Parts: sequence; structure tokens; C-alpha cells
Amino acid sequence: MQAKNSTGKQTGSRRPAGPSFTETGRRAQIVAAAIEVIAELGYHRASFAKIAERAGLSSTGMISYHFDGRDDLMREVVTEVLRLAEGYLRPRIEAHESYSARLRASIEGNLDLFAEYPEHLAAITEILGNLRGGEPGMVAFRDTTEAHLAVQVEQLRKAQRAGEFREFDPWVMMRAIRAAIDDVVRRATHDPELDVRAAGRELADLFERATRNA
Amino acid sequence: MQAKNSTGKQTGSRRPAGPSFTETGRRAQIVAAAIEVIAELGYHRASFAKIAERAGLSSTGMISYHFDGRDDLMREVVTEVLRLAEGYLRPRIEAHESYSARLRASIEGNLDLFAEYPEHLAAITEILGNLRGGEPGMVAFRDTTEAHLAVQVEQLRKAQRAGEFREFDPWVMMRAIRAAIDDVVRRATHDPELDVRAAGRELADLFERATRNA
Amino acid sequence: MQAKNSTGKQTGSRRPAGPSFTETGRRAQIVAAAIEVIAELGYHRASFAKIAERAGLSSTGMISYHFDGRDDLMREVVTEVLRLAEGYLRPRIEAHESYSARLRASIEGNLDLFAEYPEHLAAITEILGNLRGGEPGMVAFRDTTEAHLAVQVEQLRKAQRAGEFREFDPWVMMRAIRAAIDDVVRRATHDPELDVRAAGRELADLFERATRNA
Amino acid sequence: MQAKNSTGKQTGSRRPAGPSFTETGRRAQIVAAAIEVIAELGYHRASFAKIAERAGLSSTGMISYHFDGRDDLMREVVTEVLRLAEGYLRPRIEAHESYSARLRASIEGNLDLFAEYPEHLAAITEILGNLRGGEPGMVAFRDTTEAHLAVQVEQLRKAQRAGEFREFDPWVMMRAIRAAIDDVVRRATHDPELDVRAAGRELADLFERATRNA
DNA sequence: CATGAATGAGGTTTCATTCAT
DNA sequence: GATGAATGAAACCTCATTCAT
Repeated sequence: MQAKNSTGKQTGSRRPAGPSFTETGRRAQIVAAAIEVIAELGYHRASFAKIAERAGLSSTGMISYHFDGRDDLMREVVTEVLRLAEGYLRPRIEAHESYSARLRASIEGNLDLFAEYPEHLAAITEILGNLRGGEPGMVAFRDTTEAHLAVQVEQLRKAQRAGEFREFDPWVMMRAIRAAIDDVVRRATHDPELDVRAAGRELADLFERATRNA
Repeated sequence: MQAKNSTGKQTGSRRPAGPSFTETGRRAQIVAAAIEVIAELGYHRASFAKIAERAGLSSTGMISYHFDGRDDLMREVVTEVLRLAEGYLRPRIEAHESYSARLRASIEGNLDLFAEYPEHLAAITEILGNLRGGEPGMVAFRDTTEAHLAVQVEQLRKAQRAGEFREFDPWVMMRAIRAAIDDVVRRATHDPELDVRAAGRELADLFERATRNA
Repeated sequence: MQAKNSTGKQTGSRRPAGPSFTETGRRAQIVAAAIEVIAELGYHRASFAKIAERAGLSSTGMISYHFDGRDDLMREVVTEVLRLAEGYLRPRIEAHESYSARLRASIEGNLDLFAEYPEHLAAITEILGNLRGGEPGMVAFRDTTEAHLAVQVEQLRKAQRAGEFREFDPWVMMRAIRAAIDDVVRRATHDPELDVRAAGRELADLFERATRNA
Repeated sequence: MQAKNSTGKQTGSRRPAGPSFTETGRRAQIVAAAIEVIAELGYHRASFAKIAERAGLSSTGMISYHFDGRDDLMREVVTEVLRLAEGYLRPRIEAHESYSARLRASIEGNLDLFAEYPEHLAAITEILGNLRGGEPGMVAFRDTTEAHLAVQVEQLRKAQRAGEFREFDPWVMMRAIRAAIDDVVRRATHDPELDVRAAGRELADLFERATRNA
């Protein structure tokens, strides 16, 4: 009835266990508040107190009631944002045939998504950017992120084998793409002037030149 | 002569005012310890207590005595690292004539520098990556960083005017380069397996293709 | 009809008032769970949350509903254990004629009882051992325990008057016996190696020598 | 420079490490306050807040500053009381030759000590009585207590070999003695009427009859 | 300069209780 | 009866800062 985290320590929110994809209202509300606060103040300044206040809760105890600690809440935030991003990006990417068009759709799509949900992307960027190696309970979680990247790396490899992309280290390329996108997100979060869609087009151009075979 | 920290509270170190480039031994020692701790634990976990411990100081009071708060210490850390980086990179870059060779020297040089001073680069990456907009006292500081970038952006522009580089938004390009390098630094800090010099060559290739005119 | 808990605050369970010996199923279930948890974790660590979990209840509210607070639950636990102990020990003691045989039966019986119901005895030992003077609502309760002891003290006195036991302070003797038994219980609870029946025989021998007249 | 507790977790009071037997003034003062509060309220109710208040400190942070957590403070309390008890009891016990006289001196001495330092004995009884198996950091500590007992058990054994004491399980005997003394302490702590010295003489008589060979 | 002590704020977590459904 | 949600207090701990010595 109680969850154990990766250290085996009994932590246990009193909340009845249930599938994480059917969020109760309160949980979803707390996650939403967390996203706002993280986007605004950053990962480390997003305390339970601030999140509770944003969520209209009278005490931080309520968050501990619904989540098995900070890490659990952060996991939920990332899960939520990944769900949103997947739903948004997948159709936009799959609408294209060529690998190069898909790469462009992916880059521009990410920044279009940011333009529509700036706080969601800011939050996930904050969380993943502050994730460290040693934190138990977040390890399996970082693996998830890694797996996401691996899928895209595989796409790059396929494009190379198909002769559409030239030779390069697909991991380095993928990381560079990801880093460039995240950098725009980070910057745009604090600079409303920045035209993220234009930046997206520029980045798409940049990486098209860096990858194409011709 | 007295700074205000991020809380707006008047704090004022009792340290005799003086030019920042004549570091006393203690200050330098604290900055060195801070670099180690930040590299190891990250920006937010690098508390005065941990830094004092690393520096062999028996109390955190010494740090407050020498620095006008956390921000001031962080500024000093960045200043120190920038000084080191400048001395290391400038000759390596200026050894080349063509803009493309200089760009390559810059990228590979950064990662060579990391290979030699991993903690210094890890620390500055941590600090700048966690810099937020609202913090007074860090604003002028962010401007400094921005100015550094601007210099390099100007180089890109010159290369474009010289016809050596093609058309692209030099700011976006420069940020993408910086983000890619920092990403390698971040990752390598927690993964000793990663071959940073190889990654440097890959990134140099990548951005050469993205910038060259031909 | 409503009790006051130790804070003096009016709390009042909504449970229909009734004689305590006709336990509803739920109450008995909660008491049983409490016994397990107290035996395992100790008096103070036995929170409503842990007890509810053990009882298969989804919320601690149920416990507050059935009991007028923690003290009330604890009272019920002790009452339950005393009932069990009485049923187990009385026949074993009354099977003997001589006072010395009865004393031995009492000591050994207690530890036999522990061997059969380790959690029950561990729980009552924990509760009574952590009972403090000041707690209103537990005062009458401590008196009950005291009365139990007084009955046994009276037996010692009778044995003395009958010339079977020698002169000694019967209260001190009775307390020493009780303390020795409880000590074995406490230790055995956390050390499964300990042979409680052997310890029971040793204690019976010890106190026989200490009490007999010859 | 920082201590590690038994779990290897970095806990670290900022206080400079030093030999525990030369207490600084504040540490000793906190220990004294802790003894008072534990004696009065019991182990679990003795919160840092109450101890700080008693010690005239404005915040609990000060206690965390001087001690590596609650366990560390409790360890120090026990160490202090053991030191006091040793100084008080050793000469009184060693003043006697025969084992039986020494046993009597030990029992009566413990209760004389209680009469003079009621809070000290109440505190140690509370702490040791609430010590559980699972608590890391207190394990080595329980071993210390066990070692203390073992020394006394060895004395019992010697007396048996010398023919002065009869046959019995010395561990069971020693525990019964200890339990009886502690019971008097516990009771007397909340009942000022109780004549502990008289109880001491009674217990000494009791265990003399239980141990002597004749 | 340096130290150790002190402070007060803020962090997460657990607790028993209450309440609407 | 039973549940899940909410509350506010209290717990321990860490932090950056200040200050007397």
C-alpha cells in the first residue's frame, strides 16, 4: 500500500496508490502549480511553500500528502510535460517523409511548443538541467530521458544509412541539437523579446547544413 | 562602495576595499575551494559550509567576511575562470588566420581546457546555467558574460562580411556553439568515460559545415 | 459521554456510545493492527498512519472516528491484552495450591504467554513503559494497572501471613518481579535468539529464593 | 573535519571536532538542559525546541549546530550520566571486599545516586528504555551499554566461582537487578513520595537472598 | 584577520484531527 | 460507516549572516 523509493526507505504518501496517468484533480493542480513556479523561479527556488501557495493550498503538508517528496513531484512534472510534448510533436514530425524534413519539424516544433506552453518547457528544462548523478530516485528517471534521446539518435543513424545524412557522430549531433533548443528556451524564459520561432527556423537551417549529405 | 545582495539587505563585508585583481591569499583560496565544490555538488548545493570545509576553514564566517554574500563569491569564481580561459584560449585562437580555423580552435580549445581544468569549466557552467533574470547584483554580471559573447558574435559577422562564412544569424549560431560546448562539459563532469576531445573535434566539424560558405 | 483527550480539547468521536466490551468488528480490527505496529515499532512510532496501513484502512480518519484520540486507542489495546492475559493466566495460576507454586506459575505463565502472543505482551509493555504521570485521561487508566498489581501484592501479603513467604516489602517485590518479566519481554521482542521460557524458569527460581521463608 | 554517522551520510555539525570529554560550555549546557527536559517529559517529548528553551537558546538551530542530530545529543547525555555514575559508584563499590557487599553497594548506590541526581538517572533510563534495535547510529551505543552490563555479569560469575554466590544464570540475574533499579527510578520520577533509599535496601536484601550460596 | 557562537528564516516531512461526500 | 482531502502544528535540519572575542 505504500511505495518504496529506490533507496528502500519507507516514505509513503498516505494517498492511495493508483496509475499515474489518471491524475486526481488535486495532483494535477499541484503539478500545474509546480510547473508555473519552476518556470518562474527555477528548480531550486521552487519550494513546496511557493508551490502550495500557487496551488491555493494552505500548507505544504498537502503536497507531501499527494507526493512522496520533492523528487516524486518533479518526476510527475516531467512526465506531464513529456506527455504534452509527445502529443504535440509526434503528428507534426510524422507528417513528413524525409529525415531532413522531420528534423526540421522536430526543431521548429519544439520552439512552437514553447511559444504555446512556455512554462511547461521552461520547467522541464530547469529540472533536467539541474539533475545530478548522485540523486537516488532520479536515476531511473534520467535513464528515461536518455532513452528518449536514444530514439532520436536512432533516427539520425537511419538517415545516415539511407544516405540522406552525411557521416557524423549521431550522439554528439543529437546533444548539440537538444542543447541549442534548451538554450533558446532558457533564454526566452527571461527575455520576452526573443523571437523563438525565428530562432527555431535558424536552428533548423543550421542543423540542416550540418547534417545533409550533399 | 558597499554592495547589496539579492535580498536587498545591506550586508557589506568588512574587507578593506581594493581592486579585485589583487586577490588576497584567503580570497583566492576560498574561490578555489568554491570551484571544487560547485563542480562536484552543483551551484545550489555549494553552501558556504561546504566551501569552508573544503577550504580548510573552521567557520563560514570567514567567507562572509571576505565576500559580500553568495553572489559576490560567485562573481569572483566566474571572473577567475574567465581569466584562466582567456589566457588559455586567446593565444590558441590567434595562432590561426582564417575565421574557420579560429572557430575550430575556439571549440576544440574550450574542450581541451576542460580536459585540463575540468572543475573550473564545470563551475562556470553551473553558475551561468543557474543564473536567473531577477537577481540584482548579478545583472551587471550577466551583462559581462553577454559582452564576452558579443565579441565572438562580432567575429562571426566579420567572417560573413569577408565571405568566409555564409549567411546565418550570428547570435543564434554563437549561442548554439556555446550551448553545445557547455552540454559536453556538463555531461563529462558526471561521466568520466566521455572523450571530450573527440567530442570537441566532432563539434568543430559540425559547426564548420554549418558556417562555411561553399 | 464524550471524553477529553490529553490536550484538553473537545474531540468526541461520532461513534455511537456503547459498552466497551461489545467491540464492533472495526474497532477490534484496529486494536489488533495497533498491537502489531506497537510491538514492531514501539509506542511512539506507532502513528495512526502506520496503524491504518496495517489494518488495511485507506485513511487515518477511520481511527479517529472509532477512537477518541490516541489515548483512547491505547487504553483499548491495554484492555484487550489484559483480557487475554487474564484468561490465559488465571487458570494456570489457580491450578496450584501453594503460594510459591502460584508465584512460579505466574512468572513462567507470563513468559509462556509471551511465547504464544509475543506482540500482545510487547505492546502492553511498550504502552505502560511509556505512560507518564501528567497525561489526563491516562490517569484513571494507570490506576487500573495499579489495581491489578495491588491484587498480586495482596497475594504476597497473604503468603507472608501464612508463613510461606518471609518478610519483605511486598510492593517492592512485586514491582521487581514485574520489571524483570517486562525486561525479558522487551529484550526478546528484538532478539529472537533469546529463550524466554528458560529465562522464565530462571526468574521463577530467583524469586522463589527471594521470597521463601526457609 | 566533519563526522560521519554510521550510515555514512554526511551530517556534519559545523562545530569543530574535538574530544568529547572536554565539553565546551554551550555543549555542556545543552546536555544539562536535555537531561532536565528528558527527565521531565520523557524521551520522545524532549524536542529540540523544548531543550533549546530550557537552555536559554533562541532557536533549535543552535542545537543542530553543536550536535550531529538528536542521536548525537542523546549519546552525549548518556555519556555524561555514565561518567557521573561511574565517579559516584566506583569508590562506593570498591570500598567493599566481599562480592555480596559489593552487590549491595551497587544497588543501594544506584538509588542513592538517584536521590542526589534524580534527573540524570531519569534521563538515562528514559533514553535506554526507548532505544530500539533498528536505529542506526545508536547501535554501537547500545553495545556500549551492553558492555557495561557484561562487566558486572563477570563479577557475578567470579562470585559464583569463589563459592560466594550460588548457581544461577548471571545474565538473567544482572538484568533483573538492572530492571528493578530502573523501575524504581521510573516510578520515583513521577512519585515524589516514594522512598528510594528504602526501596534500595529492600532490593539489596531481595537480591542478596537470591544470590547467596548458603 | 580569524574564530566559534548565535540567530532567524526557510526547507521538507509527519502527525492527529476534521470534514464533505 | 467509510473515504480521501485538507489543515495547522510541530519536528529536525540547513542556510547565510552577524557579532563578540
